[in-house]
Amino acid sequence: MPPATLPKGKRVTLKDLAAHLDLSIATVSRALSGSPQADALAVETRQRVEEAARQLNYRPNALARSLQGKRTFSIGVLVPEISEGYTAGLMSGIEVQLSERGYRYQMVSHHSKAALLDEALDMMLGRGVEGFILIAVTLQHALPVPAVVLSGTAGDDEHADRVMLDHDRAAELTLDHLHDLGHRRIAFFRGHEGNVDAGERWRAICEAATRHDLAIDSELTLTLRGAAYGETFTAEGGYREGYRYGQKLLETGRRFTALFAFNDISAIGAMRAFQDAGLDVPGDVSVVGFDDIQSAAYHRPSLTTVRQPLRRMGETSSRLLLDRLAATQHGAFQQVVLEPDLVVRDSTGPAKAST
Amino acid sequence: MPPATLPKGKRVTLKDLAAHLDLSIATVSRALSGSPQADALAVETRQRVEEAARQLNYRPNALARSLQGKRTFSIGVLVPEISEGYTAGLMSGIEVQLSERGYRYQMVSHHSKAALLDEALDMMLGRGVEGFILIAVTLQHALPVPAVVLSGTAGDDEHADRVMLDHDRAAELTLDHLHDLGHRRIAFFRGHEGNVDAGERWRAICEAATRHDLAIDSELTLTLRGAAYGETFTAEGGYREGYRYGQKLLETGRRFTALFAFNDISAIGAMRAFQDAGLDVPGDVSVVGFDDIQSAAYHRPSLTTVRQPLRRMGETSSRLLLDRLAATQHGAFQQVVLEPDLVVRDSTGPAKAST
DNA sequence: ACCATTGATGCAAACGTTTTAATCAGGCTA
DNA sequence: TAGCCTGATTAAAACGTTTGCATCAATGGT
Repeated sequence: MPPATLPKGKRVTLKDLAAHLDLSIATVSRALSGSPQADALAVETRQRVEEAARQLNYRPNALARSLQGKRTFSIGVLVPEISEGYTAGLMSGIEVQLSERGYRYQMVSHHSKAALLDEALDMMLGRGVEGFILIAVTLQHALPVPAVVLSGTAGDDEHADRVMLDHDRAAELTLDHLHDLGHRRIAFFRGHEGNVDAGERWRAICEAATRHDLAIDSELTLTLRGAAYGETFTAEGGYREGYRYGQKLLETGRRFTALFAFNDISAIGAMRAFQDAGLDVPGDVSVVGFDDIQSAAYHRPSLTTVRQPLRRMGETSSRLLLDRLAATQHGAFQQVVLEPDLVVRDSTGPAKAST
Repeated sequence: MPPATLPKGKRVTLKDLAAHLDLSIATVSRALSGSPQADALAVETRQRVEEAARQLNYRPNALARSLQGKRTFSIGVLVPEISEGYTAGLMSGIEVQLSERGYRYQMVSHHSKAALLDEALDMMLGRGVEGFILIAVTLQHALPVPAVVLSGTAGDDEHADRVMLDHDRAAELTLDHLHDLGHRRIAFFRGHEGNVDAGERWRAICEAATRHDLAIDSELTLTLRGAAYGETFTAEGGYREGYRYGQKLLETGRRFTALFAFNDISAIGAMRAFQDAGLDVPGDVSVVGFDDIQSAAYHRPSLTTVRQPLRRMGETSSRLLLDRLAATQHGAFQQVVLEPDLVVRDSTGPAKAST
């Protein structure tokens, strides 16, 4: 048996085309690449070339093209992981913007590990990405190409544009709402340390609590373990974790009338734990989530939550990046802060009278 | 020897390295690329090169490398869209497998449009992908590189490996369950025509219904409109659509004791509609979903559903593709059929006695 | 001493483009 | 007739790699 040389779907190249037309490679390239010099060509020649290209089904080799010029129209996206709510929302916004403007992206998960992040950055630079969108990372050093950090930090001296949520407002809205309803003893779920958002959020919550004269009971403050924003597909899903931590809260035996969770998923898990323990939500305990994932409105009770404009955050990041790529001059780095909304539904109600 | 200070922004290339070491480009390349010819090199030289590469922070240009050799270690993934449950589950499995074996992927949404699909394929081929994973597509013609079709069809004469769910078993399990509970009048949500899975699933349901001697009432069979598997981020989310179609079922005035939805999302929406109309689930109506998304267990009542092993489907597709890439010989195309499970929870119960 | 052998490295072509600068054929000017 | 544009095309270098083959020095066998 002869070595199974594959059907050799050999692509048509400029050289083939040139030979076929009895023209030089240069001319063919000019006719097709839409370069400024295309005007110099005879109209007839150009049409001949275009016709032949269509006929022979010529497709330019992007690798070669990028190697020679500098454009790759490719950008790198680093996500913490591929999960249900959070990542999907952002990605959706990112994808729309990018593809609208002719860019493609490569995506890789960094799982909140600095080593993975660095490796991925290196690898993508090697593949010629023109810029980065970095989600939930801490960017240590400046990069050789423009970058936008989304829900993360970019080092003291700011190496990149940033898009972030107004965590102060989120905390203010929520604690205001709960305080108005008479809640004074509130339990919290914190995101785990690896999560960049988590720190900022907690700071904002503490400050807002002080303003409202609310004491934070450290025994009622639980820090989630798993990748905070989902890690949806591991054995211990985010819902499950919320459930267990909901139980833990009850086990402390301490009194609390409300829970402000780190995200909707853990909120929903905890809510279920409370219900399974015979408590009524919001009669006995009010629950507030974070994100406003699609299903939030369809649970029972429907979930009161802080809505992050995920899709818009994705779009904004892309726009920022592409604008910077377009303008060859580098202006000062920007910070775009997007506002959250508090979506009040049925999982919050008046605080239960003291027992 | 003067300390080689390199120009900023510019990446270190083999040439730079060679100049710095006073060696030829070829030698440096051999020392670093792990080529078979590396053995011929003097051990000392090789170490010198490696040391310098580390020092100067050399990173190979993947574009150039790919242009010369044929390997790009890049594969193209086409998804219907970026959505919560379905796509995220598959992608998660795909990503793990691919990155474990050193491959990267580019992703683009085809939105169930043939034109978008073709364009994306072309573009990715131009970028040198070595293979494709095509999700929920109908593959018309053979491709010049290996492909795996996941939950789709690959033309009559089979142009690709396929991974699919055993829809017959899914239908059988579900109708068996409902039939056992005494349900005889069952409503259905069908996926929209653009969805490749939908057709197959419906065929299987019809056959299983016949086997169980169940009549399908066309008035109680509603076809979803939106991108069937989510289109989560459009104004009319999947939940909302399920809700509206749940209402529609009630508006027909026809009697039914169970609903078999097209996916969990629409099932949850419909369930809520029934509840809002004062019906009890499962007391008055039983509801069965499809997919087993993470939140399914956390709704009230928790959702009985057909579990698709999404992650495993993703993994299997990747494995199939990479195996085919590794073995240069082309064996016959394979079809891998994965088995669903019926996860019985609290949204199904005995059929209500006839009114 | 001589040639063959080995071991280590360099030359140069190739991958498919883009682009700068050069060539070439006419027609026009003087 | 020579010199010059002008308009259309092409030759060739470059982008950063990999790799078949050539080269070269040192070694070893006879």
